[in-house]
Amino acid sequence: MNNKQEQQENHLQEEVPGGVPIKMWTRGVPVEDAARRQLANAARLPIVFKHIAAMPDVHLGIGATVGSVIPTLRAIIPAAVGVDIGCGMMAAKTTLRAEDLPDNLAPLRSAIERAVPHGRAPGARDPGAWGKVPGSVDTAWAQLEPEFSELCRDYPKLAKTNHRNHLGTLGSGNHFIEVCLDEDGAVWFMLHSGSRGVGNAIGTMFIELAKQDALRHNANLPDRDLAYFEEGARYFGDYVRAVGWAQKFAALNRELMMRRVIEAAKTVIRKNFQSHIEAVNCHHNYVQKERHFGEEVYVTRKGAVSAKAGQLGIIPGSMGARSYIVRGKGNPESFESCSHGAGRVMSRGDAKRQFTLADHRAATEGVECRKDKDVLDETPAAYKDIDAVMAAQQDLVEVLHTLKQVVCVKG
DNA sequence: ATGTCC
Repeated sequence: MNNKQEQQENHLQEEVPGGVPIKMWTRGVPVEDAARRQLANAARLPIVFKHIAAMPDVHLGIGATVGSVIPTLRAIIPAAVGVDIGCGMMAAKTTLRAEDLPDNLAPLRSAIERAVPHGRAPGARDPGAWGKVPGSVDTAWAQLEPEFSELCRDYPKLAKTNHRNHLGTLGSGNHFIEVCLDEDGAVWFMLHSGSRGVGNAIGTMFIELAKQDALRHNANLPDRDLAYFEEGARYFGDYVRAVGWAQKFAALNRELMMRRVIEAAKTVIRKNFQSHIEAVNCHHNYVQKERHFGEEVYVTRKGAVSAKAGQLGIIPGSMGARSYIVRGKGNPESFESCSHGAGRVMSRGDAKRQFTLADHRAATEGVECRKDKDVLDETPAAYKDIDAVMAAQQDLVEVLHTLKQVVCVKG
């Protein structure tokens, strides 16, 4: 990476017997053997086009590897998209400066927590859903409703999911809302969420249908989770419609939350300010039709972000680390993609066993965020070093802004 | 990540 030639050919290539090659942007970052084996499984599918690209945050997932880009010809693997359809990031720059923020950030964090439902349903009362759906959410739902009703005619179980009452809500796990400062002291708001319960139901249902289809047709798959629909087959068109709809839901979900976060901030910050001076809203878990190497292909980015030339993206660090607003370089070899974060180095269970609350408090010093034992699985040390991850993808993106969080709300 | 009726 120290000279021009290496920057142009920054990736490593692995040949897969009986499959397409794997191109890996993982110079200087650890890759588990299990993740390599999983990438090789996908590379052996007959529908994969040209090669598979692995981003520097690559790690083991279900079926397909998180941090991979899988281009397929006239077919889609629903389990590669996964259940958190349209999961992604949104960031908005404001006219606020660091010095405009109050010394005590706890009221700002509380205001955000009150404005956006978050967390997981513990029984009858669901703090992660709307008690009463706000008017702005109702208006947004009206855009989604007609296509959803059509889907429900063919797949009635989708009607029973949380949809309208989860639009504009955060969810749980690694979904979060942050207030950040960039390298010039400008205040940004940033958040991470997806298509919530309804996207999950769509993903789960079609993954199961693909597996059943594969069994019926005796498909010779290296892993049942890599079952795919081919163009023209029974569920292909329905899946394309449903996954596209869930992706729209997810993008709108983030936009609605961002608006409410800004409104909440205006109630506790005295200075008047404007938002969306620069704004990015990007999926990192999705599929869409794109043109690469002269072919129309379905590109599944599972934990990867689109990085076409000039396109803005977001690469978040973990709780205590920096995040990046990046501009794509349109590298065709990565199918114009980059990483979606730092990537885990250990499972959630291992992190909870290995780290203490004292470790976590030290790692998140100066950040107004949760410091209890239930967020130990999200502690920065459970993730790869973000500097190494960024260095490994210099030929995919350039860094425009470096963001450091000062407030973090976890689901 | 989600929801808890296989």
